[in-house]
Amino acid sequence: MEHLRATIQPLTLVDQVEDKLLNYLKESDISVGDSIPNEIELAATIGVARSVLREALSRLKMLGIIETRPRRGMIMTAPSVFNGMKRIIDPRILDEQTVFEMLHFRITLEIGMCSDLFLNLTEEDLCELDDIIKHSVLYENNEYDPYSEYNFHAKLYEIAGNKIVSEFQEMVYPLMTFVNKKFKDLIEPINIELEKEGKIVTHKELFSYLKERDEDGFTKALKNHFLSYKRLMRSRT
Amino acid sequence: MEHLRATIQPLTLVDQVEDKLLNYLKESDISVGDSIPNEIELAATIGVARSVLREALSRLKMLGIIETRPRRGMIMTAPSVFNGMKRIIDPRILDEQTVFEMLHFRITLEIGMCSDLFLNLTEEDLCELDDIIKHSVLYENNEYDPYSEYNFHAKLYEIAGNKIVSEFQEMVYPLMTFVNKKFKDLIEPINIELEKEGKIVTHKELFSYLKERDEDGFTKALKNHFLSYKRLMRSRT
DNA sequence: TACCTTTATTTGTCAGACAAATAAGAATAA
DNA sequence: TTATTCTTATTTGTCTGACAAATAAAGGTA
Repeated sequence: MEHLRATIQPLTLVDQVEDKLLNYLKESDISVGDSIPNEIELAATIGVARSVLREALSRLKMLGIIETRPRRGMIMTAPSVFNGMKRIIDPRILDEQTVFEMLHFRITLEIGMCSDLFLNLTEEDLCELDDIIKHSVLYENNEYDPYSEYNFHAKLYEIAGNKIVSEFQEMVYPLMTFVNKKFKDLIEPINIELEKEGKIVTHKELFSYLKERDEDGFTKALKNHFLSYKRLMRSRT
Repeated sequence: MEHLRATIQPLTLVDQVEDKLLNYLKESDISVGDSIPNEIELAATIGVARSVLREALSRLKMLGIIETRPRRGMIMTAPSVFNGMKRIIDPRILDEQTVFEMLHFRITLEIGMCSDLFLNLTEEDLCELDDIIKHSVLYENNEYDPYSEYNFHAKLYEIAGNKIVSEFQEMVYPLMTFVNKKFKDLIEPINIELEKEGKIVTHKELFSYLKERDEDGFTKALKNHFLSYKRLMRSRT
């Protein structure tokens, strides 16, 4: 019962005002760049104290829906979709299951990206990837040095060409690093197992599929490349 | 020049306090369920007025990192990753390019999801999908009635089994509906074109691949199923 | 020991005040 | 008239103080 009570968060005035402002921005003709009535006017119109209004406005500012130019008023702006999410993607805030689901999310995305990859791939892209691989160091435990590990995948996202997807990967990446460290002892035996099965896929191999424009081969190899994470996740649920 | 000035948002006290609070929550030992010092104490510690502190706290409440039980204090909570994003995923707020990139994002995800789909697929799932298709209506322009269109894809996500991914699809779905309506006149000729090329893929066909457990066939068919959106997007950039 | 009363605590809300910097308008000089 | 300087009004950012309301804790009573 106590647990139920906790989930029923009473709607404060600030919550209501936030909702009203959002609806106002969505339903009125105000578009990006247009100015918004000043705080005193808004507070009077809605019928709340300025402090309450400001708490609601503060939320919208964080999301990037509005911007204030001090002493000149507020305007509506085009938000980046991840403004809110950025602040909470952190293993110290999210619970373990959520972290794993975010990893899974990212892997799913990267696999789904393959067709776009081959659609856009240029010779210059291949050169850049080759460079990244040449400068990389592959440790004994089949892990790359952090920089090239990141750069290689980031480049794949860049080629696929969706900025928001790239931004997502950038945001989620630290979770992978975290999991790598925290579950090192679980990942290593999995990698040994995979090695025996011949399912360890290096960046070099992925690159050769790209070079030969073998989409199916690449996709399958990429799936194997993520196998250690998938097995780890399976073992933790 | 003026344009540059606008992008340099000065860091207000509220922004700084928000940052400090986030770091505090991340770096201290406080975990989900634990209580947080009260407002007066926090304000005094940080050295700002309670109003400023409350604006920062208000943001964290919106993200779901903290919760307040009126007159009993604040506790740290486990946020849903989309609390912030939910509020801005709306075609009336996002610009056209962002809307298209979000659609592309979703399609990428659904394609990447195929292997999980076949990993988890049960006979009961097949029955449910069959039911959805049987109750659906396919119009002349190769579109389904909105309910079964949604239910079919939502069920695929459910089978794939990642809750966050499902939540994402649910959130982004309205953007598809919006694009369908707004670009009706552009989509129809594309569909006619696709019909001639024999690349129109119905839910029924997708279902038959599922039933036969043909992952490659299904994946290719799903890619074709989204071709009209991909061509539309290509024509708008 | 069980029940009732009182008190302290803490968030939610309101009101008012002032600084600072800009933009607009007014005044002045060329 | 034109260009420059000065003045004023506007608006956000920040601070202070106040009170209601409801809970939890403490104290008192049967």
